Amino acid sequence: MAVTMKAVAERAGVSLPTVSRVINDAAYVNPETRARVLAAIEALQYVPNQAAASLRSNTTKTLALLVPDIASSFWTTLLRGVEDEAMARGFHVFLGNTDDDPGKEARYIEGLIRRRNEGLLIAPTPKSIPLLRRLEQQGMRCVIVHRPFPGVEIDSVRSDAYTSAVILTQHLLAAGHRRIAFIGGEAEQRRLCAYHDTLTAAGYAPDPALVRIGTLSERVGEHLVEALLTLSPPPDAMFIGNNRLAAGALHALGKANAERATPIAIAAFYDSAALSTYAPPMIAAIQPAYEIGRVGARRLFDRLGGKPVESRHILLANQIMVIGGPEPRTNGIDPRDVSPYAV
Amino acid sequence: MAVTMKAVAERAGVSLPTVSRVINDAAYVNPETRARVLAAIEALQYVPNQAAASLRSNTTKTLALLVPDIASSFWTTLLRGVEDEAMARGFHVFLGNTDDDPGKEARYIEGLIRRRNEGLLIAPTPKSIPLLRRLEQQGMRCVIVHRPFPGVEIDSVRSDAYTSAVILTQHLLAAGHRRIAFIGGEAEQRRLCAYHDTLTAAGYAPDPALVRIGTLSERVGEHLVEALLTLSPPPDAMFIGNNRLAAGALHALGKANAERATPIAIAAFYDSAALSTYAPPMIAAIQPAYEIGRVGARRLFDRLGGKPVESRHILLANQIMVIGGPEPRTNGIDPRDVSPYAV
DNA sequence: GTGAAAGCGCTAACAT
DNA sequence: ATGTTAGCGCTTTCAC
Repeated sequence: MAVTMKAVAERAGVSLPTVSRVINDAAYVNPETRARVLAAIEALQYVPNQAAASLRSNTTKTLALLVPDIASSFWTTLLRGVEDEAMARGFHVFLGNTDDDPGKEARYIEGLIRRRNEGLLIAPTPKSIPLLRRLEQQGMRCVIVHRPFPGVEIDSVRSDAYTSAVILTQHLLAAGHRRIAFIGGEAEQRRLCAYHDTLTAAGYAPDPALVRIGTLSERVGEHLVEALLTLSPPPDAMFIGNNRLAAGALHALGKANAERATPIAIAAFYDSAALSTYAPPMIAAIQPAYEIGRVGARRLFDRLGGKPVESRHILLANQIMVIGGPEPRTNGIDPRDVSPYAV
Repeated sequence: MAVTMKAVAERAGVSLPTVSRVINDAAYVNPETRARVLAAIEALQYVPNQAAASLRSNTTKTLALLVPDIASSFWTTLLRGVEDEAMARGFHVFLGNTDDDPGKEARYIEGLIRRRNEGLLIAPTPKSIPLLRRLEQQGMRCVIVHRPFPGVEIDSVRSDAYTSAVILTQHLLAAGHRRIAFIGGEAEQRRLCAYHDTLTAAGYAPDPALVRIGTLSERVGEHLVEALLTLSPPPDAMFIGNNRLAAGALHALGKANAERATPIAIAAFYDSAALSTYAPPMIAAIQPAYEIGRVGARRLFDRLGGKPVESRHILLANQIMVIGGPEPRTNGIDPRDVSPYAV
């Protein structure tokens, strides 16, 4: 069919392995020979066949990232981190959308094994953990990103939601607020715990009426805020533990605060960098999505390279940012250069 | 290394091709034999080696999507359309981010040819058109998505920005507005033309002072609105021709309109479905991203299958939506089932 | 520094 | 309905 390495070899008057060496920089080749080979490649418009190379060498130089929702900016940012790290080593990244559906996930993984993918970064559902365990037997290294699976022996990289939630709650307390509401999703247990623990540690009893859990959508965030505002007295501060809920909640709070003498204070896990320009004043925890991707990929490469690795679970710090003045104040942590710490 | 088809064949007591037939449903196999083979596969945890299959059969069942910015919801939605269509045919989708950088694009395409990718959906820069022409010689079919390249003989699928811009402008005129400002990006020429043409056709001379072109960012959108508001008299309506500019512009307009007796009317190209809930009243043109992906992929498969195809350039209609009442009114076009029309 | 030979794991083309 | 044979295009191994 297409032009093969053999054609290049004949045209350059050399043998097959020599062409291979030139292409892969695999061994020293006489500059003259090399030039002849390159000329032949150029003349014939030769492009190597990766399938043949993979079959023989048993490497694909490809890794995969399986995320629940590629439409979310968090995951696309994480992808960028993975991509940058992979590209630098000549690897390609295969992206898959799982929608947190174990069936879809399993189908993707089957495909990845067929393709002899070398490594997998994944945000798994709890159900997929057993599946992941078996992967290593199939020759595929694996790193869990962003999601916590305590007790599981698979490598993971995520950010420290608990500590951030403590900081955010402490910030609200320090500003003098006492009726602090919490809005979050089912899965945000750590953040809720941090809220509870911090209030309790400061000597305040958390009011169950101020805690609202909902499914992750903008509408729900909006409605939960509206419901909390009907309380009397209403909360004097709100902690929103999820990005998606926050989008709706901030809208409702923006409107409400415009009509109040004393605005309701806001703390939120809020990633939408582009939109934070238009957020009301608040303190935000911003997750280092890019870094989670980069560090995750690096860990994968360390494993692939057989490097000894000191710990399996890596925690990164979130960026804490105060939004609302002309210049946002931050905790000085640029997510691009947080240094990972082990657990 | 890993377990091969040969091992499966031996264990099941059959020959290699029989195992291959079972795996690929390629020919009728005796149910008993088939069961034995499947049992062997299960017992040995066998997964076929795609590289070997590709090498022999010269097919990869993979297509690629190269977009400028995976962080934009427009492109991720388009990806979903491509994915759904591809998955249904057992194809995988390889995603690449070009950042509109011809160098990055070229590197991706090189990789795709190496991997013997069968088809490419791409949002190219003008510079990449010659590159694309050569692709078909390398055995890779290609469809341009979303971007207009008139006169180029490569298949394309995009939505009809001109017509939508006419409708939006007419809508503003019909509502009695005469000082209609235009905000857009450099690349939005068609939309600007439509605006011009519509005003002129209605007998109004476009005022150059009301036309502002800027780079695509939220901040710029905001600033352009603010600048227009300083005119006296200010515009009584604004047409924002780009999604990203609109995010900032809507913020500024929302604030301004809150303080005005007669609000400034708004028309915009605005895709952010999730956020449109929180947009001020306006008429919006929403591009059928999902459908562009789906139709683009279908076109690619038609070409791959050698089907005769009636036209190379496909135009889809945008959804026109009036946002602002309790229930948004639309033009009745659900982007999921617009029927493509040729040009 | 370069070449000859072998073979990676699978499917296509035949034969039966 | 199943088996035999050959070979896809490359890299590896080992000569020299």
